[in-house]
Amino acid sequence: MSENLLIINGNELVSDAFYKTPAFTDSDGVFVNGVYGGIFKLISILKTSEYKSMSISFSEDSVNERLKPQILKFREIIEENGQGEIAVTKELLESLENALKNLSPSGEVKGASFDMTMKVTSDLNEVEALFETRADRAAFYFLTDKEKILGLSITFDGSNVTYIPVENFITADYLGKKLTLLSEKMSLCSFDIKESYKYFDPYEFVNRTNGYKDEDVSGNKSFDVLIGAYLINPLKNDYEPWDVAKEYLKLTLPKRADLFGKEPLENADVKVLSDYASKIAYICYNAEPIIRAKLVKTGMERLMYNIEMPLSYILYSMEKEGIIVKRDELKAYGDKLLVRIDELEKAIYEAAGVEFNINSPKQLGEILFERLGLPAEKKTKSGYSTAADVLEKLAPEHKIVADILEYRGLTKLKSTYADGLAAFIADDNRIHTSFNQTITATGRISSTEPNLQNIPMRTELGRLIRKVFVPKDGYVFADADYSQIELRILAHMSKDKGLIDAYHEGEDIHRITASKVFHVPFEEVTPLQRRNAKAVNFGIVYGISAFGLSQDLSISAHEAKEYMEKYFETYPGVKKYQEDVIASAKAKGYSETMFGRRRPVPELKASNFNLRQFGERVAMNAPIQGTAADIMKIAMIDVFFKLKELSLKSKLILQIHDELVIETAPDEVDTVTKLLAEEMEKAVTLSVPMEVDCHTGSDWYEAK
DNA sequence: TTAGTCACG
DNA sequence: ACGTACGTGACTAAG
Repeated sequence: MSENLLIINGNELVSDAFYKTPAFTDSDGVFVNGVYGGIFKLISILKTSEYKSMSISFSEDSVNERLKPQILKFREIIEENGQGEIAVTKELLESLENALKNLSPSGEVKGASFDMTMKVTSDLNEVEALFETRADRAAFYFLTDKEKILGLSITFDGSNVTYIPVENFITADYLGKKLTLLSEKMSLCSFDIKESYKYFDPYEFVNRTNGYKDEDVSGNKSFDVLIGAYLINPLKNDYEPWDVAKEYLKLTLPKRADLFGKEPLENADVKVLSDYASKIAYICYNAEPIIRAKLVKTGMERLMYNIEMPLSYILYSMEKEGIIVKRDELKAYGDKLLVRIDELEKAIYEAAGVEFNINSPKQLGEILFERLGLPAEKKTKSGYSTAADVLEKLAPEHKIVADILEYRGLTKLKSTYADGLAAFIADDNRIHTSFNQTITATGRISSTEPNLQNIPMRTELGRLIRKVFVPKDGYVFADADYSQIELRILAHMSKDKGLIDAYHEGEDIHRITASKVFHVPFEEVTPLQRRNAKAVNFGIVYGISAFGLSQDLSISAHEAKEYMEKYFETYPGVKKYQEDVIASAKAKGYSETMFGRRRPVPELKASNFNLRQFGERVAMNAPIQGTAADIMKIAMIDVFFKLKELSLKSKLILQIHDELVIETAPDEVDTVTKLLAEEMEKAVTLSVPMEVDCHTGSDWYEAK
């Protein structure tokens, strides 16, 4: 047998393609997606390898009825070229490619479950005419892969979709400009619209200079189907267009990964690409009114149009700006860590009497608790817990444990920050993070690749990393953060008189709380009392449990319970509020923020006690954390458009939940710091003052 | 992929 | 009698 013989199971080839290729029919209305995909795959195999001949087998048994005609059709096409072993010739390839074309001679493809007619055009006149279409709204989708753009799909009526490949005169820039112009005439909708702002600049924001306003929504507004679906259900992770299709349009479709796998989209057939992109535009157009109606019904329409949509535009801008990171200094920092890491490694091996992987919790647990016989707290499913809180108890007595803790801290800094961040520094010497708007259950944004919202702060050594984050030449950072925003929100939402009054006194809130809880004069509060009061304040925000508090303070659960009781005596409104929130969440199935953002809490209905308890904590925490997120988003809108109104060079570049960072031009420092603190403070008016701390510095370390 | 750990608010 | 603080993301080990 020749090594150059390709042997393929025809049934499998077609079947695989059938499930991976979106369903479509030929001009006779017969489904041919499996045939098409099978032939396509075969051609690509033959073209990218050296096979001299091929042999394709078919079997009759156990074939899916829907698949059967496609396998027969596929077999016909193959056998037109011969039977058994077929020589791989130029003629064979031509014949197969011809067959591929004949499967959809008109270039128009009728969707199976989609009531959609798709057209692919690269004709400049046709494209020009298309963008002259008059309609109330349109839905579009930029098909991209990494940085590369492949095409644009667009529909003005939700049934006729045009796909325009990016080629020749039709550039991404050209399509973007067309879309920008279109946004003046109608509202535009897409999926994950933030990714489109690279190409177009919606009219709604181009000349906007006013900040947040809780106004009625009207006009040519942008709409993001992904964000809408997220607001309605913030618990679901990984929304893809197909999830929206299934949930709102009852359409079942393959996902991007099933369609293309890890292959670059460039390599895929234009027919599959256009079908994919067009279906997303179709889904967006048809899902938009359904999602919008749901947002109206749930009271989240304004949240959508007045907060989330402008925010996505701002997040895009922040990602694009990025932040400069000094490559060499980061490297030097990492090298410095390495010296100490090596020392510690040696000392740990020495003390253990054996070399092992310190980073393996499994190995470390065995060394510490078996070989060295240290007192163990068996805590995890798979063995001993070696978490920091466990090791800290042993560290004073055992040098090896102290060394391990230090080693852990240093390797964390090295791998995640020194080495980890370096990998993200782009050619412009900046790190461009991704701000994700549709991840968290509470409404916060998150940051990935890299995460710039968890840069070290609490230890001095870690904090030093912030020195490598710098503004551009001559500029400075202005950094402003809300002081105890969550506790202030609790004061406002609970309407507790004591807590509200405490904030109006303008003194240290934890000290006031300690004074009231422990019945001692303000001046006589001990540091320990203050620390305890602070922990309780935090605990309250998290949806307190006596056990959690006891862990945090390393006290007994009994003592923790006493603290809580005293706290609730001091601030009875807080207790009442928390009870009300839980009762409301139980009745409605969700809890909500001041701005109507909802968090479903299905755990409240659980039969499992622990899960139900978790549900109660979540129900208490979500309105606090979520309202803080809402307020920060409003502040960002105010700050961003104020910078724009004043035509300032300074740019908003980072958000860290309660903190904003602006890369500030030297001649704008006074304006920006004033504006930043002001806009953040007046983003919302509560029954307690909003306090903002603002600093400037020539790096992020200094500006905090 | 999952578990464990740890960085942040 | 149970076993827990709220919300994230990145890295490493190990199946």
